[in-house]
Amino acid sequence: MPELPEVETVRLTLKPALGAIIQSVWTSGQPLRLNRPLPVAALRRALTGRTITALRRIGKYLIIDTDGPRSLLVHLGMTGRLRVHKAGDPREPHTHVVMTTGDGREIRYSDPRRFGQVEVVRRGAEREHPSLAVLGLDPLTEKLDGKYLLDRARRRSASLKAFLMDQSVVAGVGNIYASEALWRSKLSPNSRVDRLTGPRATALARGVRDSLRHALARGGTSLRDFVDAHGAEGSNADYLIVYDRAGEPCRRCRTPIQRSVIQGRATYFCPSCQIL
DNA sequence: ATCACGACCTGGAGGC
DNA sequence: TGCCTCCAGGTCGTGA
Repeated sequence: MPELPEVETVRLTLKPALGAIIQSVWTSGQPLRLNRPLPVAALRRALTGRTITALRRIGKYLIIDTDGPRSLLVHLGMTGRLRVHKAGDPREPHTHVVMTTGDGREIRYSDPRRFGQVEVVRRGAEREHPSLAVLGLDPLTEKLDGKYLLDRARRRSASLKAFLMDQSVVAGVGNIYASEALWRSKLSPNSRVDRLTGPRATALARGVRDSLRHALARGGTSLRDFVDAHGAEGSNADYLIVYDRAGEPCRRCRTPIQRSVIQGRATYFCPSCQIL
């Protein structure tokens, strides 16, 4: 579900939680990704009695800082939600972490498929965490340009689509925005990265930045599960150009959009104007 | 090292 | 109605 624009939307809408003091931490006891149990003791130790001081994002990871030495690291996987509720609100199914704050609210993490991740990291040393250590450039907070992409494309033979979704290249692009960015840059998802040229790489960098920025401006893409920290859906699904639009006319040339599968993932593109 | 694939898990949609 | 199959925004482990 959540790619960079959705995670950033959660970060922005979670801001009312800044300054809240965490009084207690509850967990469901169910494991998340890779069958890893939630680190209950570490969560309680790191969070109980602490004030939330900052909300950060790196790629698709959220970092919730406290006035203590440790931070909460959250990845939403496919179906994860991080929301602020009133303490009395009914819990939605598959709630796995609840942080009760001093003002009568709760910050809840729910995740039906349990592909997400909730961990404790030492503030300042986040990048040493294996999940974050491998991440490439974040296109919202760092300068993504053609030169960077061209450099990272050297001696590789993967498809452009796989290249864009590789989190060690660009952190935050997922299956929706890979298709969208490739359409914007008029490049074929099947094209090999070693065929990138300077101008094509520049177009691709711009396509990535633009597709992410537009989606963020609309509060993210809600296809089925995504909501922000207040429970509101984003409106970007209505503005997707190719994703999930097989058979509809290409906005540039009216050719029907095609669906194919690359590395097991649905891929949408215009077979006529994305030829390079 | 790089790449493609299947596995992980639940729920919703569509076919019969 | 029920049962079946397929599909879903991510990441990781495996084997070529």
